[in-house]
Amino acid sequence: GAWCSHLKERRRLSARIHSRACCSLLTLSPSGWCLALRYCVEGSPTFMIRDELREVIEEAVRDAFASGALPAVAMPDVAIERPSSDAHGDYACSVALKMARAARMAPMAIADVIVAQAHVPASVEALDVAAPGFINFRLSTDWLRRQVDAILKEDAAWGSVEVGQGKRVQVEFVSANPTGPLHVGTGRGAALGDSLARVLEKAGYRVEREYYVNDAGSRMEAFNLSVQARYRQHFGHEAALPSDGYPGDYVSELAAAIADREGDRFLGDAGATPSPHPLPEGEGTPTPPLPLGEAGQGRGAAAGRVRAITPDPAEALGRLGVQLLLDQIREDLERLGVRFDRWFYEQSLFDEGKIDAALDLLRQGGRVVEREGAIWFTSASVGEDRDNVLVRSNGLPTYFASDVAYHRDKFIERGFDMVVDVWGADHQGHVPRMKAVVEALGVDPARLVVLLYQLVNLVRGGRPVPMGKRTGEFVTLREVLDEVGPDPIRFFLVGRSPDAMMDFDLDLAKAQSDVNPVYYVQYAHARTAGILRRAAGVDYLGGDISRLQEPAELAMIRKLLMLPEIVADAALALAPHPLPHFGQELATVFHTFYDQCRVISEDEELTRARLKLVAACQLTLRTTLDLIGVSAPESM
RNA sequence: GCGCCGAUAGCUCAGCGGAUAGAGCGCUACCCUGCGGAGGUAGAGGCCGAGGGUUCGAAUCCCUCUCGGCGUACCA
Repeated sequence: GAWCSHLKERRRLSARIHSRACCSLLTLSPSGWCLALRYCVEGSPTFMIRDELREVIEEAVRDAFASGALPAVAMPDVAIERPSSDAHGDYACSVALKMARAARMAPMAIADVIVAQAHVPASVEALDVAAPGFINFRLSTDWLRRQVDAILKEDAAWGSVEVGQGKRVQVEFVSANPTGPLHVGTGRGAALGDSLARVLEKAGYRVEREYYVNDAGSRMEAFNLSVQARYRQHFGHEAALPSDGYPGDYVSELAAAIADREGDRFLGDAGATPSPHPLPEGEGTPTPPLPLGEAGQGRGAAAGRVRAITPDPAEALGRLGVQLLLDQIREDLERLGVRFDRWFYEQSLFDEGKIDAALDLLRQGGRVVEREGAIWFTSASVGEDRDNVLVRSNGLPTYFASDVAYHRDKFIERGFDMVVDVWGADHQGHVPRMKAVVEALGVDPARLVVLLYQLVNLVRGGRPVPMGKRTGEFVTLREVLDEVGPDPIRFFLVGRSPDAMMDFDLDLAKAQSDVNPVYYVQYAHARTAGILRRAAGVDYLGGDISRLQEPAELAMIRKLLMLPEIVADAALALAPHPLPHFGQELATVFHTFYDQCRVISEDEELTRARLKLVAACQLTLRTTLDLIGVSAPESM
């Protein structure tokens, strides 16, 4: 259960984000892999007022300790928060309440001392103490106004923070078996993984997105035989689908497509169990183009060579089917705005001897045992429920063995500082043994973070839609893309906490599409674009920001300034789901401003000032939508 | 059985130790002589699943329970 508590721990920590110290992944709780983070903005080009305020308070407390104004107790966690009501100012701090007990002083008195000691920066207009002991900050309007210029100056870098310190992180997600089309559940993993990757990039990590293609193993066998059966049926032969095969219509379609392209040369002589039948050189070896033109990766020439030695029509047909499916999958993901840097083929682990390399490494560590004809990883010795099979008694490595080799490759060969695996919650049982085995490989298990998302129930008109590749009955992601469109899907999927199971009601999603929050946010962006279009030719960059004084204008600046905080929090918590909420808040603030403040007017100076503000808002909206993976239209 | 996740407005969900619990949809009443009304303003609507505990302070942390979802393979 440790991985989960560490997610909670992350969330807790992210709630109190602080400056200084480098981002570091610490470990360890007694039970396993609790993970602690700190991060650094010192010397960063990106400045966060929240961090400065924290420094101010910490310094004041330290000074009070030194001068004896406060009894020298342990420095509590100094969290700078956004108060729920803006009557309490822009930021609030509750240190005084937290240290009251240890200091044996009344919280109000402590707060008074801190405020008296504090070196108040120019950005802060007022520092008050409020019952029962809060310290409230109110930002200076002058400073706020200047932030409009600062935002515009940052331009594309606006919102960036230095959490990642250039560390290399791999986000592996989707990784759906290439035995059928994507469905909405995998769409959730896609949206989550990609938005997380975008957030991490914005937060200063070097990110690689990877799709792990499970093109080996027993599921693949069943798929190969299924394609073969449909292929034979296509040519009028008798053929039965294997009992654990894939009955979906799409398999027949794949078989037909292959038949159209390749003819009947994979029929072979025999029926259910085709005899080895060498295929003509250069033709029988299916070597379809690798995804995204990535050469030398995954199953390439090496895989082809192996296949030529033991030609097997079912396998050859399966390979072709997999390629066709991967093309579809790639297209669907592309429509969702998801693109991978690399498609990693499980088969390549076998072809390149990486399974053996991983097993050897485990053996060297004395973590492997042979029993009952099988090879086991001795995970029970480190608190796991039981040992786990790596190689079955029939000699075939398990999925677990592949994953061990895969993670050895990620950490040891490719050297990622951190790896995030995004898995569906049905893989939860796989997490502890992966953590254990990564450690057995000599890698700090804190560098592996597994993010689980709860499954999606597809609902139509309030009734559940049965799903499952093996039953052959499901609604594909593509159908939903056609029906609802990518933007609402992503906005919806990204916006929910991964921990919460969700119902995706197709009828509702479609019916609500014209009042969907995503359009509310996009409309705000289109409005900014409309205004700036209309003001084309006005050089507003020289506008005088001191003309901004309406409450709606200042409220908007305050909201814009939250972007880096949201990015930092999301990166630390590895949770992008606050972004759509923030987008809505931004849109609301803008729409209110729009209603109350006419931008383009006879007052040229005021017009220029407000155009600046609109441009800063547009930049913030666009950045937020982009992090979610949703388009920012110029018009709607 | 054991483990993990969830339970907050009529619905879909945020909030996860702080001050009066929020948003969207739906509902009610207002605002179109100006930059796009896919908009704005105001309102009704909550024992934050139940019960204990910790704390100055709990929707938030701990324990017990209830109800859902998932997992518990020589499947992947």
